[in-house]
Amino acid sequence: MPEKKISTAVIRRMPKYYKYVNQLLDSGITRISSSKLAEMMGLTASQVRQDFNCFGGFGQQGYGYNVEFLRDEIANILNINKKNKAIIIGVGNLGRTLINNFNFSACGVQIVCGFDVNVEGHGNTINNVPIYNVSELETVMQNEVPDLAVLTLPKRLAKTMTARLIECGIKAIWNFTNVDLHLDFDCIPIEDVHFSESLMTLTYRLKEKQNKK
Amino acid sequence: MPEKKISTAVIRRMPKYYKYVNQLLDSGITRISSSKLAEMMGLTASQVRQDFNCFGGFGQQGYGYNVEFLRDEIANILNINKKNKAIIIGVGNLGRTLINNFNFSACGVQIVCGFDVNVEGHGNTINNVPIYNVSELETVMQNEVPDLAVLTLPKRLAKTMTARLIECGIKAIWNFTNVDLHLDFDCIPIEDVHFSESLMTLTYRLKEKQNKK
DNA sequence: TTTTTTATGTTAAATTGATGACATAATCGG
DNA sequence: CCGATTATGTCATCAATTTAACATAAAAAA
Repeated sequence: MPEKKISTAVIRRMPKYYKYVNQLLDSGITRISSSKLAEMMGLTASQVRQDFNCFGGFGQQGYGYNVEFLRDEIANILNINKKNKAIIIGVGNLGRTLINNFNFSACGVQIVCGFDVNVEGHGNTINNVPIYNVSELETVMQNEVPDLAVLTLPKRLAKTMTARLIECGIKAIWNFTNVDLHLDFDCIPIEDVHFSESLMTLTYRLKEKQNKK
Repeated sequence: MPEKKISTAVIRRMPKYYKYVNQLLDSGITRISSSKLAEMMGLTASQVRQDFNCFGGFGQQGYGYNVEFLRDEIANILNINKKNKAIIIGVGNLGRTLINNFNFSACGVQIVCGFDVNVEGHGNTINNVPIYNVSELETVMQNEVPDLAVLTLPKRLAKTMTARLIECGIKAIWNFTNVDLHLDFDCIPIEDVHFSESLMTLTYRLKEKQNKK
């Protein structure tokens, strides 16, 4: 069968569903209707059903959705049931913060090691994650074979590092630099976290709000 | 005249335009056509013109757009020419990282102070930003009158803190907690930075890529 | 067992967003 | 100064996304 392409709009909602379905599970709720879930999440029931049906639909008429089944299905769709291996490039402030605080495993990701320019010798670790000098990138990647890279290095290094990573066979990039890498590298999926763009949309809405008052 | 509502899709592109127009300025280019700009950014010329025309259009037939004028116009639209006062709630790892490394002023934002639960006495600063105990929130806000708050605290505290901030007259929130605050608080603009949702869309695309191979 | 209610999956309509087409105006070269 | 070219602003079309409608099936109630 010709797999129909799932729109990014739908994909972007899946992690939200996952979050709310987990909340339901935690509070002991075992079944849920599209309308109840929609109300919780501020969506329409129609959209919830439409979204789930993109993946075949996992509900039953007259009953609704089994919460546990739903959770497992969404986890599978999002590919967060397995341990995707990741490396982190640049362990300055942001990189370190992610290693220490971000719950990678909840996203099906395991940080196997980090790289930085200012690392001497061996034995360096942050939160049990070994940190290597970036000169060892190629060697380490041959042994570890990571799936994705977290880019938390200075923006001026972003493009050359991306080229290098792709050369080494990286399959996806989580990009925290303010550089639009997808323009130069469209061969692998790249997901951006652009703080300044996010903040600027907020300052825009702030002004709008103030004008209306 | 009845101001036509600008779609969020357009707004989300404005910071991107701003970035590229600044790059042009830095390389000494004084005029640009929609087609050149579109090519740089991976958009269509039509969309570029359509977007700018939402705000009245600042080009000239046969000439294109004056880069400096464009920059100033976009900066005005985004409201990043002034110094919007901000406070930061929670100076753990992420909050500290933002204070130390993020270029707030490039987004027209000035961090006036931070708050945390584990702060004793006076005189605490991070990168010249004074840090107060969260018990002093109401007092300090009366003097400083900040426009927006950066939420970098544990998620369990997010809702009550948001209520408190709105009570004190905050006008916008940049939300780094994995809580959908807009569902409970729709009276002010709230912009989310949801790391896990971002990463999960990437693991999804990673799987898609691998299946296709 | 039968009826009523609930609630999905799916198709159709409406809305929103992006692209293409083009008339028109300003620039540039001769 | 004038024709050719460039390139905008705008309107019309096309595509994508969201919402609404409804037939149908399972569950719950009687």
